[in-house]
Amino acid sequence: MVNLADVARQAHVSKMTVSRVINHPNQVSDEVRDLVNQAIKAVGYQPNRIAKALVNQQNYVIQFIVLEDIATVEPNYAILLLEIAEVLNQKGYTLEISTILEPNSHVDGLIVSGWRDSDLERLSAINVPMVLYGQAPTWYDLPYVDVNNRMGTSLATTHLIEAGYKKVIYIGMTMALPFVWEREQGYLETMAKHHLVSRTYDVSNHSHDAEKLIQNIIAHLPKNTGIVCATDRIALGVVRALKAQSQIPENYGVVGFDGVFIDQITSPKLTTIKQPFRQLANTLVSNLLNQLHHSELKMELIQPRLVKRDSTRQV
Amino acid sequence: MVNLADVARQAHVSKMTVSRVINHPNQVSDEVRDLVNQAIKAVGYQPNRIAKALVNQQNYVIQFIVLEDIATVEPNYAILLLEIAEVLNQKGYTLEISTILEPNSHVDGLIVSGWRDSDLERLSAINVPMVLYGQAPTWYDLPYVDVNNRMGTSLATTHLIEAGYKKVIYIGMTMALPFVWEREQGYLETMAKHHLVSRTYDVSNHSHDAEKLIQNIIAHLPKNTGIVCATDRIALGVVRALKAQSQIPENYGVVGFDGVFIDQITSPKLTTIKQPFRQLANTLVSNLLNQLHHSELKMELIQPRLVKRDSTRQV
DNA sequence: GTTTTACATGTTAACGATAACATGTTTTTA
DNA sequence: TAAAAACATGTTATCGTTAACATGTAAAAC
Repeated sequence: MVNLADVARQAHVSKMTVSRVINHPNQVSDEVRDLVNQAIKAVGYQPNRIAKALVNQQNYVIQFIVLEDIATVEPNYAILLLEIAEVLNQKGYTLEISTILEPNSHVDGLIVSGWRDSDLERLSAINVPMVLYGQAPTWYDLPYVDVNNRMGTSLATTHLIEAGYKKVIYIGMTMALPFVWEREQGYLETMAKHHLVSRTYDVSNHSHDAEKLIQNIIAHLPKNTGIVCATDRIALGVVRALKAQSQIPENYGVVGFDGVFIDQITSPKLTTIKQPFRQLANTLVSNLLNQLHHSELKMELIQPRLVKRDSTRQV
Repeated sequence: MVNLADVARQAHVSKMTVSRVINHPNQVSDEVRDLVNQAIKAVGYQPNRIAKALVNQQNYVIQFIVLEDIATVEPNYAILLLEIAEVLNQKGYTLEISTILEPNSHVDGLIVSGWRDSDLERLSAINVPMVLYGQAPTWYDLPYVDVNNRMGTSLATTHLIEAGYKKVIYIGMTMALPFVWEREQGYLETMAKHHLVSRTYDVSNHSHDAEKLIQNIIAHLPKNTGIVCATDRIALGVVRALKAQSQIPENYGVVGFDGVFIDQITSPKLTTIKQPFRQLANTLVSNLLNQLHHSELKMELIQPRLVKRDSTRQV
């Protein structure tokens, strides 16, 4: 491997000068700087992350933790993971993946996803800089980045109302997590703003449960009803049940939430609230690096986007 | 951080002796070894990967490359990725994820997934130990690990025959990749072995395409037909089309391939050939590490498993 | 019983990069 | 114009670990 010494030899300067050209270029005269930069190119020098890490007492390793049971992992995490990896690589960090909450001593920071309420106690006891994916209750004081869930369901509800569906209901989840509450609130607020009567149901986050729910209540669902679903998974079940009995989007409109994978494989394709993963990844990483470098603790919400497809009428 | 020197001090020996206890324990007397091991526990020593990497001229970094377009990534890769990460972590390696084929100088090895035929030329030009996920044409001489695709579709076909479906057809894919061919062969061979007439169709790997195909040919599909699908995605479309017109599994049996995610969200749940990801991960990693340490080049096939669910009759 | 040999342990140097300090040169200041 | 300050560059020591060599002691060989 080409190292600092090789560059130094080529440029007829000391290793230290080369190091300075790289890390503190303004401490070096213009003349020498150009000389060294040429030498760097000439010999194809690439800094050695390992040596840098050793001397800086850093590791340049960020751990991404997926706490949710690996078998039931949502495709969400995969996308997020790939995005995060790319962002970190650009910044010279390495991403390490783990499914358990036992940070090795060699990690500089943690990005935690798939956590449940019961994990938060343990998480706040860990003394490593971290950021959560997903809104956590404020009293834990844990920095998080999340999509603006409330805005998401609000967009969904507004879209259904504007598309002319006379009644709009909400199918949420039976999980005690902040984002579940936020998504429901987004629906309720928007309905109130339009002076419409709201109606919510809860199911577990499985398509089959949602399917059954619709079969049970279809008698009470007049035509021209819009359905806001807390997740694409729920929407998938809803679409399946409705399509067997009626027509989408003519008689019923359905909007999902997440915009990963499932929305593509339903028939008709789902109108959904898409999580902006690229942006989420960027924000997660910069949030964490800000903690590392400036010890800032921040909570951040990212705006989602409505993707109109075939499960709702054209406006 | 606790380091070798701390342990050495605690045990009243030199750093080198401690290092030896860890790396070459049989070069140390029993007595001292126990002493040092106690000291290690007492002070809570954990070896510093970075320093080790620097002195060993290794990086303990393996790069996992997902070449397939990030947006269309299958949930397969996520599962495989998580499994690989876990295996590597156990062996003291860090996993780095990338979506482009430009291995940094600091990676010790590559695990490549999602590649197409057109990538193989470039891959074989790269001078870093690597292993592919997915069977590659032998003339490239690239080591790979894959599920035994031929055996998979053979299991599927046999299952349908034994479940009493009189006619068994195959829906494959219009992609020129070895695994596509292998899956088709598994079906064809098994049909031949049972002296049955085989019939194959090709679609793109999208549920909507498969759905349309079934709608077009349903007239020629007598009741009591079994359908072997090249992927769960195709099976999803097949199930959707059939369910609209008839009954599963009474009149039609469907078997998918992959066993990730999609098989859970269809209705009825899919009978499928499940890829053993834990085992694939283990094999990929040990294949690669064998290259690193013993320069062995191997091609390995892992046996898949038939998971019986609700899209085929009970036998 | 002396010489070999084997074995257990310690010492030194090295991996590549950088902070802290040291040196030498130029510019500023009075 | 001599002293002080600013600037550019070089030297040394360090991060934590390990290979290679050095040393010392006990067992084996003759």
